[in-house]
Amino acid sequence: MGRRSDHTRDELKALFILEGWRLLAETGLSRFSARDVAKRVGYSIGTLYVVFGSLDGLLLSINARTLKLWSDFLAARLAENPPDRIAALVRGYFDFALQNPRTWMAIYEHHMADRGPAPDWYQEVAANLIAQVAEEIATVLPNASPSQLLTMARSLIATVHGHCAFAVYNTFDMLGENDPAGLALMRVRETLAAAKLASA
Amino acid sequence: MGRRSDHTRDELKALFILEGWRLLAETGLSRFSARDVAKRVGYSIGTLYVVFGSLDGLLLSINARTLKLWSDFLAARLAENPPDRIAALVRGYFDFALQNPRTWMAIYEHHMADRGPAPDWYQEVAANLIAQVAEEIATVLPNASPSQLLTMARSLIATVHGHCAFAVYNTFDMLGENDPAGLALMRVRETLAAAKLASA
DNA sequence: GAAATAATTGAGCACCGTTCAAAAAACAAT
DNA sequence: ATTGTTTTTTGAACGGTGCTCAATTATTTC
Repeated sequence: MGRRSDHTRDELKALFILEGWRLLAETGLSRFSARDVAKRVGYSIGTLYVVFGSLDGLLLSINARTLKLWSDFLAARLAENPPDRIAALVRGYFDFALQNPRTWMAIYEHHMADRGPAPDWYQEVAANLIAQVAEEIATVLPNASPSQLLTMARSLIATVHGHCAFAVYNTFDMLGENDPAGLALMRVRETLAAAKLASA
Repeated sequence: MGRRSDHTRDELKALFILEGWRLLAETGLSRFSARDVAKRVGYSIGTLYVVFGSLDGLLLSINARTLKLWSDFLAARLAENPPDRIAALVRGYFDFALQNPRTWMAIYEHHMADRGPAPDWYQEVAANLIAQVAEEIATVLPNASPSQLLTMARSLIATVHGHCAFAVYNTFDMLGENDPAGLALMRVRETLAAAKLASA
């Protein structure tokens, strides 16, 4: 039943996102349902649709929360001043994905269908991640141009992502592999070493 | 209405798979529906469920068809006797995915939910792909052990897959990148070169 | 207070995957 | 041919989904 003055619009939105995130973490995208989220928050399905417009809108906000958590997770790892910052990033990428498999997978499985490209703030988060990685690479390759750094960051993220996706989905028995994150890290080191050699 | 003697069970199964594959290619997994497949084939939804048991079963068979097409695609590329077989494999991986984005994506997006691991024949197809790649790597690294070759094959496939997934999903504006497949190929070459050096 | 405005609701719509008693078709025996 | 048996095919029915929007409820305004 209505609890009109209990929550502002923003509080209500945050409530839906938080509880939606939890449900997604429990059930995965295929069993996720807007009605369940509304029931858990204690508002009606109609209110949810007033706030988010569509299931896509809700899922987009939930994925944004996952990206934020992921970003914070990586920042926390770097804040520990690890001796090897590149290794910390790669391990962080894997650890977050393996600790939050369902919400992590939802980022990649939820397409905005026709609705064209992702919204600006979404693209911005992605650009930030690339820029941060490029920064770390810059300390290893001080002679690389900004555009070279961006391309390399994208390629290294893709490399790590491929290994991580296989590990999370357990494709090719990747988890049977002693250490998929270690494998990805080896690939990253090879690339950086090759770039270092080429620039010398 | 029934067309009982028009098709054997196997013909019927093949019909459902073919038409299902086409629908999947047109609509993508999120808009895919068993009723639509049945309607297109001209049999009832009930018959589809007798043949496949569930939507999961149908999708599994459709994904198997995609894997077969992909495998044939790669074999055809290699059959052209390209000067660089590794490059042919990487380009083939990308070209098939970009030419069949929806059916390719469905392979990775369709989880068997709880139903445990993928069926044996599915694992077998995966193992075959890894083995074939390992064979190609073996010609470049004649001194590597079989287990080293398998691990390297898995890692290189993961590397290529990561770049390809970003290209197909257009994550990080990967398609804005001049040549994502070329980028993946560079990473593969670096790894092979590093392995060659280490074994020398 | 009453009137106007804003927020919230949930039955209703068209669809989904899935089931299963009944109907239709094919076959077997006489 | 006719009957009985078996196999194949059907599609209405069930509980669920995303989504809408007239109607209800709560708040604010005067």
